[in-house]
Amino acid sequence: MQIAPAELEIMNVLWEQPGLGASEIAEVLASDKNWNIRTIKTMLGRLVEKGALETEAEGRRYLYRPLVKRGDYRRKEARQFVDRMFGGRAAPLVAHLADGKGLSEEDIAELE
Amino acid sequence: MQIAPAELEIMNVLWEQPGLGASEIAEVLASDKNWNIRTIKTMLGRLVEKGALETEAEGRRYLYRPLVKRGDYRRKEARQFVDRMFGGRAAPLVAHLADGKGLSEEDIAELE
DNA sequence: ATCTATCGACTACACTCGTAGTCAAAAGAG
DNA sequence: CTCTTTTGACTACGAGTGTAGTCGATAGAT
Repeated sequence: MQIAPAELEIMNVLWEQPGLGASEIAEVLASDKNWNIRTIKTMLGRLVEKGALETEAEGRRYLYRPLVKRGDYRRKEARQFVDRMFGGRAAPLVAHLADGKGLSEEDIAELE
Repeated sequence: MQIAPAELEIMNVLWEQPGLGASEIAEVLASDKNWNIRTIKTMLGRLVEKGALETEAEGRRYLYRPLVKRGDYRRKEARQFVDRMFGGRAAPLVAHLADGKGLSEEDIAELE
């Protein structure tokens, strides 16, 4: 199951705070995204269709919560990315990241 | 400039062997992809449009070669990916990879 | 000289994605 | 009770993508 970039923003909000309604999600996102509430609703609908979210009716609205675990999704995407871009070899990726800004001293320390 | 997944397969071939013609690329890909030659040509056309490839006429056909460097593209994509999926923190990504199959002992050794 | 295989150019078409409009029902304002 | 706001459902629509067909020119086969 395939989550588009913009949809991922929504997922991120719900992974942090599961069980929000559409307009609450809109509020959270309002700070850095400039999305119309309708846009958000469309994406919520698509995510439910895709099986990434489930809904629970609360009065006349829905509360949304993730069906996919963040960690699982990240793991899957990371593998896929490494396969597509680096032929499955993770080392060059890490090298690229280390080489730029991605990995700081402490990150490296943390990994050992 | 934005290279789609299927297009990337083509780029990979040309990064390995710059200066192939469409049907030669098709031959290289034939082993693991099952693409019609027309599909490949469409993607070549799009890549040229996008400025990812340049062509050199050779007789009545074209030879294709990358205008983007593989390393540059990988670097850009890696950053973008880390930003989207991990909020810019590379460490969790590396952890995910290490945790699964992506990073072997030797990879880790290599990084030190 | 003619037929055929191949090449690039252009066209097609369904599907996804980002972005949002319309509509009908319902909840709250007055 | 009537008006406005809010909500979910459905619809729209252009750009990008994956996949390939059609067409006209040409190079090679006979």
